[in-house]
Amino acid sequence: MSEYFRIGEAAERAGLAPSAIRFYEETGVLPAAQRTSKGYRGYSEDDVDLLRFVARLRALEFPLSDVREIVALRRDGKAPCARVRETICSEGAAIKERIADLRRLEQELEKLEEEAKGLPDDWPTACVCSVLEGSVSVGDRL
Amino acid sequence: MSEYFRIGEAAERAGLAPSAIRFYEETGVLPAAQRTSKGYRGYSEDDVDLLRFVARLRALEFPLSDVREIVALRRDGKAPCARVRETICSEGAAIKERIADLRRLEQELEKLEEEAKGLPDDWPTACVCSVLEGSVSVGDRL
DNA sequence: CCTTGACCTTCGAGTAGCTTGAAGGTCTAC
DNA sequence: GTAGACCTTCAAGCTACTCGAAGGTCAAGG
Repeated sequence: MSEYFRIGEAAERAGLAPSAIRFYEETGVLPAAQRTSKGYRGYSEDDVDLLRFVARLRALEFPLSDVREIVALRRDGKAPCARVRETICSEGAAIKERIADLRRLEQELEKLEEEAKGLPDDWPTACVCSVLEGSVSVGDRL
Repeated sequence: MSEYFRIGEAAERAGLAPSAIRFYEETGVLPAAQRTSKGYRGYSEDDVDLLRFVARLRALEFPLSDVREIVALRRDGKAPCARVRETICSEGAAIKERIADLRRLEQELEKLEEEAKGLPDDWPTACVCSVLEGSVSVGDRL
């Protein structure tokens, strides 16, 4: 009935590295996994669901401190939505800024590549680096 | 004539933290700064330009190993354009991927925020977390 | 029965790119 | 002369893991 997966397969199903799962357990993000008589960790389907949940939060770049809290809520049967929403809202601006920075970065890089194409390798002064030396502010804080 | 800035002001002008500048010096990214008789680091306008150059490379997410090399070229009077271009080209795909990831992340977050707006705080089952629990793959590897 | 190889275990150390803290020196203003 | 803002060095801490060593377990093949 209840199939148990060892860490390798659970990790693959959840899209995490086994070492990451061990690390999460060690640092209290995840509760201690079940163990077989020989000490192997075992993960049920539900456990794998939790791993996937964590993987998604991490993919959304939630810091582990937040993931820890949210997982604790979920484990207590509380829907962690309010907490999740809070994080999303408080981090929302930062994420938007980060994306804006990266878009500027992308444009800078395209500009650099374009300039690079048009110039010989040994052009003495005016070269791609002029873009880097310039006074343009690409993003003072990334 | 030649004004010298202490690390705090140089840092502010370049958009770096003083601790970062010390770290760059310590790890050979930057040459050792001038010192006053009392041991304070001093930065000329030119030095601050170099700091800004480094800040820009870091803002472009060049790893410190590359920055170290590029700064060395620049210090030897060689225009580091070829090296910079090389890095940009070799890192280009990765950067594009990263931006694509972040755009997906942004969309996911917007979706979450939208869903969050439409739901009461204590809605029992269907809530923002449903998005996280779902089988949608937001980006199995970010 | 024994070996091979793939998996698992723990533990400690290493990674990048800094930041923070302790303990102390210096400088400027009031 | 003393308060507070700056500077110095050195060591340790941070995030989020990964890697390697040393060893245990397990299924398959000869």
